Amino acid sequence: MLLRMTTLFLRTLREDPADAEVASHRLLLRAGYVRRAAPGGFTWLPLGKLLVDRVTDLVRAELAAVGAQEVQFPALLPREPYETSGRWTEYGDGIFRLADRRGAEYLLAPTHEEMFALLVRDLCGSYRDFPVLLYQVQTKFRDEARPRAGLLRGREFLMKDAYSFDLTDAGLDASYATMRGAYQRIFDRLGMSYAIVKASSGLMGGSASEEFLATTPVGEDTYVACASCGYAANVEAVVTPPGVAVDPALQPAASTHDTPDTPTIESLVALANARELGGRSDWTAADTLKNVVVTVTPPGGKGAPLVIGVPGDREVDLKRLAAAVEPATVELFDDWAAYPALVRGYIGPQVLAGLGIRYLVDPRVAVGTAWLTGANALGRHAVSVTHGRDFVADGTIEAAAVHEGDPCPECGAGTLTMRRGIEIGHIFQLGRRFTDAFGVDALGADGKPVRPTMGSYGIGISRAVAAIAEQHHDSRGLVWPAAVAPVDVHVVAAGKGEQVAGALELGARLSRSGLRVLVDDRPVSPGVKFTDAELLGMPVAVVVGRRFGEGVVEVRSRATGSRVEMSVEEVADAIATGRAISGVPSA
RNA sequence: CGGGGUGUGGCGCAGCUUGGUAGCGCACUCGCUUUGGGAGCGAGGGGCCGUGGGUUCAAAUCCCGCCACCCCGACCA
Repeated sequence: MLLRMTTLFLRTLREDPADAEVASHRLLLRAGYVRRAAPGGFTWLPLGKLLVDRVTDLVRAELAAVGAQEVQFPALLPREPYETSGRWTEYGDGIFRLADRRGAEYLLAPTHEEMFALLVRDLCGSYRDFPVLLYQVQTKFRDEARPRAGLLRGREFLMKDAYSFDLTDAGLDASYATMRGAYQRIFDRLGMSYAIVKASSGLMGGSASEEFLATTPVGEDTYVACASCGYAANVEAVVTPPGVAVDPALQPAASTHDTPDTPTIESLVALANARELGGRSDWTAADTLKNVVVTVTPPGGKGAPLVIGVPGDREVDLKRLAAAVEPATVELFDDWAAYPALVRGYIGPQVLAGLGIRYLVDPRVAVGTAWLTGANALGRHAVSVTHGRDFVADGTIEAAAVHEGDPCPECGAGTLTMRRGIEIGHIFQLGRRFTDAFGVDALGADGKPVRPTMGSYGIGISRAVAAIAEQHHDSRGLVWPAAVAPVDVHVVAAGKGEQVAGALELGARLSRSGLRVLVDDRPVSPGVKFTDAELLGMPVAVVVGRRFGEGVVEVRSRATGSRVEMSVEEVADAIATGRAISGVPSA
């Protein structure tokens, strides 16, 4: 392959686009890989298309290696299958819906579990047909409330989604492990730094669930990691170690006190210490029980209040809460007029059962623990309010914020650190939700029907491209890993005379040796070409310049900055063997 | 949906306060010179000033509405 800059459909920008904040968005726009075409939608220009195709092909190769077979469904699908699975309602505003001329309802698919399940039901009637591993690479659509950061969160994006079908749970475990290994090879080859973290399984349900997060401070996902045992989890999936349950009768009797002007935890703790409530002056926020009211709305249903009790030194993390109540949606409660018994700033759980309001507590609020909490009257709080005696929770919920330094829920010895990443892959054991919904059965060896269990495995390809850019750039531009670079070598004609002809000749020669080549044969000054070459970020640049007459060119590594002079005859071999990028770094 | 900001040629911006019919840099076209780190001179082409309405002799500029985009918060690959 040989591309010439004089004819390549490309325009680099000298200045940063004003709207682009994150590095990947800014550089991909500036280097002419993509252009914004619609809210949350991007056009891939030729170099960008080559890039995304290389990533896709690499993914295909690793999936083929584990026996996955590629298919392709329409993106425009009728409502019925999604109605059957329940996701037409569950997805709420998250999907694009439309109607044809006759009023029949369609959607632009956000993922394709339904279609894969139907396909397998129709084509796989015997246990001999299993296990099955299928995938597609396709544009997905989600009506994101707020597309942002360029390719990182779009309304239309390229995704590889794969699905496994096994007849046994052990088979699903094996398929899951196989795909997990393939994902590790894929992201390793893509040159990405990533973490594999425990995840919540979102709308799909299911059990084992892990996310692949590209580590970068601009990531939207926060995850925790334990240095001593290797535990890592998305904050949404962190499980709080439960508090120790004791006999509620051991706690002193609850008593109510005047605590004027203490609507916040901070003001309450200060006053409790000043007045030595309960005979102590060592109250901290962690001794208080904070009760937050939210409205939870099931899909297609009506909202109901829910009170969440967490230790007062923690906020309710709305993301964790949202993950915990999914597929219901949650928002802060605002209908105070309908519940006059709820006194803002002084809510305690003692009266909730009587009001018929559900009450869920953080696992640290174990049975028998006693708390300083609201007394449901303006300016009043109660001490020694004890779980299992003064109130009974309807259950526990993972909604409290996770803090840096919290004990590791896995080993208990280490503490958690918090990091950020971009979700580029998600694998999980889906189970039989969809095979149940569609009645997918195969006939077993014993002549009885067997219901397959599914695994689901996604990679956001367009997002991965952006994540790679995020991890591989410097102040001058992009620095593509060799495995994904649109071309292998960027030949720069540093001069307008014989250098141009020489660069084209060398480019043709390199191309014949199997390399992907871009030749900058434009009649512009060398500085422009060098700057663009660095912005575009191909792994190797070959400068055809002043010593070309002697048969000598300069080979530069974009990653290391090394510059080595060598004869024209040596170049192809040096690039192919990687010698060109391991030279001596320049000053 | 809440908060903040911005809409002027392909990109980056000025002009708006104090109305007078649009300008700068880059990019693009032509000519000459230049050529290893974003060249110089000269001559050009390109703009519904986001949109609808209003005020006015006259609106990019003033007034009202709407829309879009970007950033920060609630969803996901």
